[in-house]
Amino acid sequence: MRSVERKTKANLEDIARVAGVSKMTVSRVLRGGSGFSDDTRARVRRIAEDMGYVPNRLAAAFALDQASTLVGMCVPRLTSGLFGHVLDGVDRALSRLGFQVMIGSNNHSAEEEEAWVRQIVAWRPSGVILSGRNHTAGTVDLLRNAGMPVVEIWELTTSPIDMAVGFSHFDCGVEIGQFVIRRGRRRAGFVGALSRSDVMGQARLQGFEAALARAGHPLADREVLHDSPGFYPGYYGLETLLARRPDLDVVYFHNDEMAIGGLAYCQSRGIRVPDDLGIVGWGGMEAASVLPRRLTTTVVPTTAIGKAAAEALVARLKGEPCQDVTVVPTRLVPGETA
Amino acid sequence: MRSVERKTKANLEDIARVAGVSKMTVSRVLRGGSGFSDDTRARVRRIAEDMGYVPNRLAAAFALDQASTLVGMCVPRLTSGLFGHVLDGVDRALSRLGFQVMIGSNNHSAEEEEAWVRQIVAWRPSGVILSGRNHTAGTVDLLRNAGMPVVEIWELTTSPIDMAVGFSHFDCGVEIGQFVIRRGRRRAGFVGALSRSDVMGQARLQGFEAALARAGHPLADREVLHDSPGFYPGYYGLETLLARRPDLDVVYFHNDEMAIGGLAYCQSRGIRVPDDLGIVGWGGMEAASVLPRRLTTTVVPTTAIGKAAAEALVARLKGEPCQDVTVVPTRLVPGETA
DNA sequence: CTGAAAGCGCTAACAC
DNA sequence: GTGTTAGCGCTTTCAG
Repeated sequence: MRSVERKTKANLEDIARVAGVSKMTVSRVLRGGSGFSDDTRARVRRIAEDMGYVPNRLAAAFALDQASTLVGMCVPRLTSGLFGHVLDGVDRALSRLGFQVMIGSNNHSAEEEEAWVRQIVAWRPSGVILSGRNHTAGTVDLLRNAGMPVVEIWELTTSPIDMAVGFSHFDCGVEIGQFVIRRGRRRAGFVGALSRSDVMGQARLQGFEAALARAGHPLADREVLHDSPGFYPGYYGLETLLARRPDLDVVYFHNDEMAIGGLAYCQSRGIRVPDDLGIVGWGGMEAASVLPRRLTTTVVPTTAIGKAAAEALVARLKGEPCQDVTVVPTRLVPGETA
Repeated sequence: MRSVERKTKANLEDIARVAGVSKMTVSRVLRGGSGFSDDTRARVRRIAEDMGYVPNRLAAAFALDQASTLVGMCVPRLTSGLFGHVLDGVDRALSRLGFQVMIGSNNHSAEEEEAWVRQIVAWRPSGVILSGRNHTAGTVDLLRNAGMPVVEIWELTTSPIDMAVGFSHFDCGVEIGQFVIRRGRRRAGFVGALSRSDVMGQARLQGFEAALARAGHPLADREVLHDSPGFYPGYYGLETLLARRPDLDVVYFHNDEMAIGGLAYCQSRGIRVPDDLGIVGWGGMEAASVLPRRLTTTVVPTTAIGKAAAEALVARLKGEPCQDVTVVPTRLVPGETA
């Protein structure tokens, strides 16, 4: 017997005692099973309510050692508006089905992601959703070994750990590259903030460069900051880039937030957009459809990605058929800034 | 004995067997305790690693029935940029200390919040962070009964369930009301999207109204949509409002996203801001410092709120002294739109 | 239809 | 220093 009296809440046995049945009956009633009279059901339910019974999911999940209804989800940055929408899509879909989402963020660092995964798998979640396809060997091992559904979102990968929902960032870059060439731009620059190993942003840049090179007008210059891709890095990044190459006629930004910062810089310097300089973003922030001109950008179906990831995860859990790789379409919105 | 073989991963006992010690020794080694030789420690650690041992936090938390390192956090909307920053502040502070954050969202509905709380407390978390002070009696009961730290963030409350970190939304509204009066505005309107029971947005409106009334120039009209407070509701809300009251000289918006939508409407109609019409937002989105003019708004220290909430929670857990109510300062940024 | 028994993996307490 | 025991609250299994 323990000296510390820890028991403070009613448990199945307490209810059983009061109701004059076994705790198995109580368990069955409370989980909506069958095999007892309506009278028993009503009595047990009432007593549970009266006693303020709160089931202990820890004990239940532990006893089962499966189906914990916990799902882990890790994103690069929680402050990104885009990931907020993805998270929302995931949470809506999963909470409706009785799952709980445990979040994490990794600053675009595969090592931080591994540390997070190590913590999370110890909770025996039903599944895990990761962002990107850049994972450490340790992460992959841990996850494969755990044998749970894993969905990699955001960036497409031909060989997912388990499943993937996303699109090709490289192709986004290619599409924008071709677009600016069609618009007659010939001296393109890039402003990014590729914090740590943000391979997705890098893939867009590579796609952009590839398309430009193929068209015979390779990327003129780039300015890559070691910072978070926000408004001010966009502003100052463009300032720096134009100081080196005042002749640029279009600049592709790492994302919309940075592009908006770039627009602000143009505004402050009297640079006319898109006449003097074209500005292109990426992501499709709602606020990017803002004055004075609608931003030229790639719109990503964030909520749909989250929803699809959640659905793939659940389908796999249920043993339903589901495709390993789900491609979601992005959309180039021409806007008025390029 | 069970027929289904469920055991797939190594547990303490497996390691103990291989290492030739008891599982208590393994437990102690792996948790960094003391009371064994360096040799034993090294051997146990190596074997655990070799066997790919993943501790079962479910079992540990269950055995302890305390200190689960799980923390629940519920926000009104995951898609709000502001809450993304709050979440980030919470997650950074807590994950550093070994906690896992379980998220939820409630659409500004106290009932949805209660449903979430009911799920979460069953996991016996170390604590819970809620947004706002509008909770059902059931939520309060559940939480008080669970006897765990609870932090209410975002809106100040004089009688928190347990602790609170925030500021007064009413005062934000008052401050803006006084500001527009000082700027000579006399016919003020309000455009909001008070989905469900968004009492915080309502409090700002009430403060705004109170300040205007006190100055002798009561609120002229308001347009409140039943929608999410985003860019487009701001755009169309202003259109509707101005159709009724073209003489308005300033409009206070529910938040920055809506205000930016309002700015876009003005832009599209050739309404000069701030000359013809003043526009005021709330929140302090980074993108609100965008062209062509910096938005007049109230900046909220979102990340600091999350950090403070996490710290208060942990302080209480450790039994350290901590204040029940923490006031964080908001800041009116005059901007150039009002 | 209902109950009793066993066990999930871990840790606190105490014995050696 | 190390091992033994008991138990956390629940659910599956199987006997009645």
